[in-house]
Amino acid sequence: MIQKRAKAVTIKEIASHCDVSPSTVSLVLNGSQKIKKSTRDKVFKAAADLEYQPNEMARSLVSSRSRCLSVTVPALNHVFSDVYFGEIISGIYQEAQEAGYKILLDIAQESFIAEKEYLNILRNRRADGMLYIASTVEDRFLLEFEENHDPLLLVNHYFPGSSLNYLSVDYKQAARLCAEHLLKQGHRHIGLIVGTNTFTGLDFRDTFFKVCEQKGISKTSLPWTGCSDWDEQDGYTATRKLMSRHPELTAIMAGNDRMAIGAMRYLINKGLHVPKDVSVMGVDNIPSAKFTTPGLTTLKMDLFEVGRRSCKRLLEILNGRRTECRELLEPHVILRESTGPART
Amino acid sequence: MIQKRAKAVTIKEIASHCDVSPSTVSLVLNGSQKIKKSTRDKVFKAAADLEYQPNEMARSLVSSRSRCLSVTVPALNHVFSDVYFGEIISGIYQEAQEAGYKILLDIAQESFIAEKEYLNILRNRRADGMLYIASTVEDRFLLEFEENHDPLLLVNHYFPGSSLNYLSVDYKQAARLCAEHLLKQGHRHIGLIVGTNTFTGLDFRDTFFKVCEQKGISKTSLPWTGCSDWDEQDGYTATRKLMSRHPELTAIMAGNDRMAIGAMRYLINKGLHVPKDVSVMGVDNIPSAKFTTPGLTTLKMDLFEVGRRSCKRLLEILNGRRTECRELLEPHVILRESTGPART
DNA sequence: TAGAGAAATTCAAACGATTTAACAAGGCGC
DNA sequence: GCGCCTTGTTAAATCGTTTGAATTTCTCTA
Repeated sequence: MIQKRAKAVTIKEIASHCDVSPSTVSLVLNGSQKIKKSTRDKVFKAAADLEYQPNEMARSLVSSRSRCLSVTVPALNHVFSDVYFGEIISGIYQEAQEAGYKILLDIAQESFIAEKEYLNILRNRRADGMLYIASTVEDRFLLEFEENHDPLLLVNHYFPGSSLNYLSVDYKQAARLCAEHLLKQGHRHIGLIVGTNTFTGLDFRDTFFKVCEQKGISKTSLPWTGCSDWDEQDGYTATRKLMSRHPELTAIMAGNDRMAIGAMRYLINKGLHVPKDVSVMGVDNIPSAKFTTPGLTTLKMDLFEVGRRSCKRLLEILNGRRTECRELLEPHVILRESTGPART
Repeated sequence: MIQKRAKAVTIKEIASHCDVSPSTVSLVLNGSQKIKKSTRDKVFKAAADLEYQPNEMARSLVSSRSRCLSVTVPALNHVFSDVYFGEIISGIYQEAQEAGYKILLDIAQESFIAEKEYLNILRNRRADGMLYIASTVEDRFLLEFEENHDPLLLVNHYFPGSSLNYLSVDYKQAARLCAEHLLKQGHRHIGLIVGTNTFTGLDFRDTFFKVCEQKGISKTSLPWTGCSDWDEQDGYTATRKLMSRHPELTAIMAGNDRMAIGAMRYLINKGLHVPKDVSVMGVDNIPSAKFTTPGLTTLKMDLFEVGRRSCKRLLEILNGRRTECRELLEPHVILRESTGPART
């Protein structure tokens, strides 16, 4: 037994209240100037008095636009608890809200992919466009969007070789900044912990290596560990592995702040001092990076802005004011206490 | 100029492909057994071949149900970055997804309230029900839902004196457990940092005091500071205030983990040792509580479960299988290294 | 083989808006 | 007083489903 809801005020009721036709009411409510001022006022007043709310389902049906955007995130464990996604979603929300759009959440879990929900959400008109945050290298299904020219935008990621729209922080530049910072402090043995399930993660790793090698560091002095959860546990485990095999390391470079925090935790547990014994650097500048002990040196990516601008670009595409988007944002170094001169 | 989308396959096309009427197709697709098996097979096959996707807008319009739930959070700064909300939303998502519902996000910012968006989202049929996470004492507008008997459920909060549905962790019990833990360790001078903009926060404070007083601790040994952002900065600032006025404190009890982390950061900055000099205890057991230095003693609230079950209850109400919900979940102490015997 | 009854299918009216073409009324020139 | 243009308003079609009533088709019995 489904609960009945009080039936809502419709355009027809306003019409009969004002002794005009439903068409007139619709015209007025949509701001048409072709209707006489006195009639307009009458209609507006009645709409306000009756607390009229347009039925969005009906509007969407006839206009073929739901004024909703789908925001999809990868199926990580408790993904919405991750500040990384939270910051981006906050940015997306703000922009969407200002444009009168609603946000629909989705997680790219198994069934989402198997049942082609990623396509259906657009096909069944629940959403007008889709923002996919931080997809992974395995998400090849995204390529299906290419042929159909669906309104999709990859957020803080990209798909090499495809024509899919994206807006992302420049992870190559990020790697460059990190490498330069650590090298400047005299580090010559740096352990890298990096997510290997995203193209941006791989870019980061490769560029980091390239910059270090250009400065004369040999590959053997740059051991690395790949991981895919990007969380504190990953950082902890990876650091244990790196430090036990390479005790000569003087710095740990983590692909994000959460992993860096896990790394610090391991080092401190082992009685090592950060940064005197080992420096640790992260990426993202999540809010809590300021409150770790010691404070975490990291890269500010402005994820909120990434979200905000991604949403803006997608809306431009939806409105036909733009046909594609491939945009990169610049990161900046945030100096705190977790990095220092290499021990000698 | 609005982008045109390829027109979708409709029920009519399937009908003409199968030489049956649209009604038949609809009936088949909705699982009616009144249609002959051979016809059913024919329709299913055509639907699959044509990759038919029902237009959800049309379905919603005729059924008056959008199969969407609105999830609303308070207008805190970058609110989706807060693990507290993230955990709850993750839980809500899982339950909703399993029931075939979508999640619509909303933030209760100024315009949301001024324009009565909280009512409109239900009135205009964008959502069938609403989950409001952690409302504050100022959110008196929620009382409007009372008269209309709208399908609303307050998540991890409640509104004293109202008949609004809620599902929440038992914050009085939480306070009891925290107080007992600290008292057992010999603490007699405890500083309290607590959010004062929620009823659950006030409950926590008052119950904490009550339990302590029953054990013979005088109110003057229990200084407290109120705050409203519930973040690390709040905890940091509040601890500075408490410790400078009351250096005799041997423990800091924070209303959540983020504030506790801020508290620890302040104490360590000041050269104090946690827990030898001052113990710190939090509430929530957010994932990173395990990775702080030292690990944070806290209360496990199972926020994921709070979200999951809240969503479940709301769906039960929507389906008429339940008319109200006022449910409390039990918290549990998680022992880590940030609390220890009081210094003497 | 008619006729009743059951089974299968279809009709037609919603649902609540938007939008276009058509219509009514008033003003103006000639 | 007739045609023509303007201005304001409305009827009707449409969007893609669902659904109760009506209709057709089939099956079985007398």
